[in-house]
Amino acid sequence: MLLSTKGDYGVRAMIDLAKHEGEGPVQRAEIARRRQIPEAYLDHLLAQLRRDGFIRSTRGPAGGHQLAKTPDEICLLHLLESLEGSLAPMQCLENDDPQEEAICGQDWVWQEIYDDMRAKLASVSLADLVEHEREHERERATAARYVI
Amino acid sequence: MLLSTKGDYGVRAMIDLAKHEGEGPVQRAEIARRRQIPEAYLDHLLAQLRRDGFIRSTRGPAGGHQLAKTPDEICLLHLLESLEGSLAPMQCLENDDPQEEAICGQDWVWQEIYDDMRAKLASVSLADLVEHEREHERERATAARYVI
DNA sequence: GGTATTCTCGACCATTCGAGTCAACATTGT
DNA sequence: ACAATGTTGACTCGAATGGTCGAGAATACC
Repeated sequence: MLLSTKGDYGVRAMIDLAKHEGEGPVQRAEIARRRQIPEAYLDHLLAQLRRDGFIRSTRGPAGGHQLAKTPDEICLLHLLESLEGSLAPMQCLENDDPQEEAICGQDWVWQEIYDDMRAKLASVSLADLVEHEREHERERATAARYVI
Repeated sequence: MLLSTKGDYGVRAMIDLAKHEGEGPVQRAEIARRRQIPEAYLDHLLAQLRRDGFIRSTRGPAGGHQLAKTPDEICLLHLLESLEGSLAPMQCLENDDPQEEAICGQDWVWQEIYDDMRAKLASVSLADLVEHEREHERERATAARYVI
């Protein structure tokens, strides 16, 4: 598994914040409930996202979290690298240790896969994820009408 | 990290067997030495490769391991899926649990990446890996001549 | 038949990582 | 003052990773 729950939950949280952009701070508890994330665990993910400048948080009553950039300025690659650290699919691509690569034998295949993967992730913005979710919701609503 | 040492070591071992095809059984100790794999650990990987029909093993003096198919009949995808189990990059792609996917929000991106990855891995054969290694060796030999 | 050689299989073990939980503390609106 | 909220670090618990080890089985060779 390349992505842990950090990358999954963290992106879910960011989608939630993007969907409620302009409505003031969104509280941890709301995000956790809507996106089915353990509240205490979400803390750590928000902390990381804050450290890397993706969100701003305010304390006190009516406090919460909001995006620090617009959704189309945030790409999935940067989000995931913030949450997960490196996304390298195998150890020998982590640092370019030529000794390790020399004996590995399949590193060149994975280097290509890694490059393609990063390119794809860089091309998807948070705005795209929100848009995709909205479309999905519309589809489900339409399907529901037919079922009724 | 998508690949553990199993996928790394196991493929190294297969490359070694492919390189010594037609020379009779290759012993565990030789593979381990040449490819820098802990000998006792290699046992488990060879066992898995045997179970899945990639190699045949013979016991006794002058015993060892050899390929059960030709190198061009074996693709990297099948090798790695034998050694690692599923290569799914995130949990919600593992089984197609529609409930999990509905809330995930980035599954569609990863589904595309996963498909591309599998296609690439399926297109690379063990013969390709050996050929690539031989080329690499020739390059290094040429470079060495210039250094001298 | 005995012995050396090699693979085979399962049990065991140490360390790290993933996924959380929790309590104490800081900040701020009312 | 106090209640609501975020912030932080310490802690836990189970599973996975990356091995090691020993008893046993097969087989070639003398």
